Amino acid sequence: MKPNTPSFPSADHDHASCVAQALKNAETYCQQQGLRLTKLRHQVLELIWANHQPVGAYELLEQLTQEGRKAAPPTVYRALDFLMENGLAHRISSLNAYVGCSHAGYDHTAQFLICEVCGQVAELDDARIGSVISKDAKQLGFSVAQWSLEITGICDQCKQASQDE
Amino acid sequence: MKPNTPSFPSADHDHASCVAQALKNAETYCQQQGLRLTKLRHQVLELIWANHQPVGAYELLEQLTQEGRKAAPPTVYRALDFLMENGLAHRISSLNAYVGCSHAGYDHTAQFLICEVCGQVAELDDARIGSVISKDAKQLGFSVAQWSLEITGICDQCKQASQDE
DNA sequence: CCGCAATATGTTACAATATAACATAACGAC
DNA sequence: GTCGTTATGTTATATTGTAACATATTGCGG
Repeated sequence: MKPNTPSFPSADHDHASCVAQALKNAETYCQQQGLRLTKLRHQVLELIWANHQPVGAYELLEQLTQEGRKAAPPTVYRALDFLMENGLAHRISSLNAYVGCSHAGYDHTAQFLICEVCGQVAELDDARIGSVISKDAKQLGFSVAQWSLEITGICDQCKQASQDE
Repeated sequence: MKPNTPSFPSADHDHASCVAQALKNAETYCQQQGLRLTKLRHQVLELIWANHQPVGAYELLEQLTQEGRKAAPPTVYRALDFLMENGLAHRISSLNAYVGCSHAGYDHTAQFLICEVCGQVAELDDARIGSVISKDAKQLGFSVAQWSLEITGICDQCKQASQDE
């Protein structure tokens, strides 16, 4: 599975098929890896993608409940833990929120562009960053386990929208 | 003010003078900028440095109280807000914790190496990372406001200590 | 020096996020 | 089918962070 070209979802993109694609990828990946993508986990992953922007655990909880599932905080957090452990979702810690991973199964760590106007997120996958980090770490004798980069700002669409006013 | 060479504080470094130096820098900087480094803010900054590793807001609260100050959560959070707005401290959002900034007044954003064994943190200041980010952002038409990079792993000292066992 | 406006702090209450601990249910290898 | 393992349900609570309003302190113009 190759990484997508990073981009913010355009306002008129095909939401439904893009969610469906992500779920399909996840299903395939879990099957290959012998991971149990249970109904609950599948449901949570679907909600994450359907929101199509970082979504809080308690929002997910509410949405789960609305779909008729009996759920409490641990229900959601455990599903999120599974998804994150297996690279199907990421936590954006500056927002206390979660997003679907655009390239599950593909080796990488998290790099996000976060638009502070529309709240949407694009996931980058720039190898140069990892390479710089490796060099810096090596110099200090530091062994890197994982890392995350969260970039806040304004996306192109929102910039143009504000110019049209 | 130039950035320090990034490093983890060695076990036997001169704690007291290193805290004193950081406070002195902050005092000078605030005076120059006409910022009010009040007693409370000074006290919080001192505690942050004295801990010498990421420290939670409620830990700071407890330490403040032990020092005889009447304090509630907003007391601490407001002081932290001031310190962060003015580049004297950073929040490490993956830890919900705060650290003193090693190069206050020097233009930069936050880059941390976090040792998951000893809990200590080194602040990097690698211009190459910012430059890569700028390029990526430009390609997507994204305007960067700020960013943070949090790298987790094991520092040199802890690695060597574990080998000595 | 006084009084006023702006800024900072105190205080109470509560919101938002996350986890512990233990019970029950579902799964899957044998 | 049985049994050990893994997943989910359930209750309670811990941790982190803010809202809103009262009081105190600061610095400045007069």
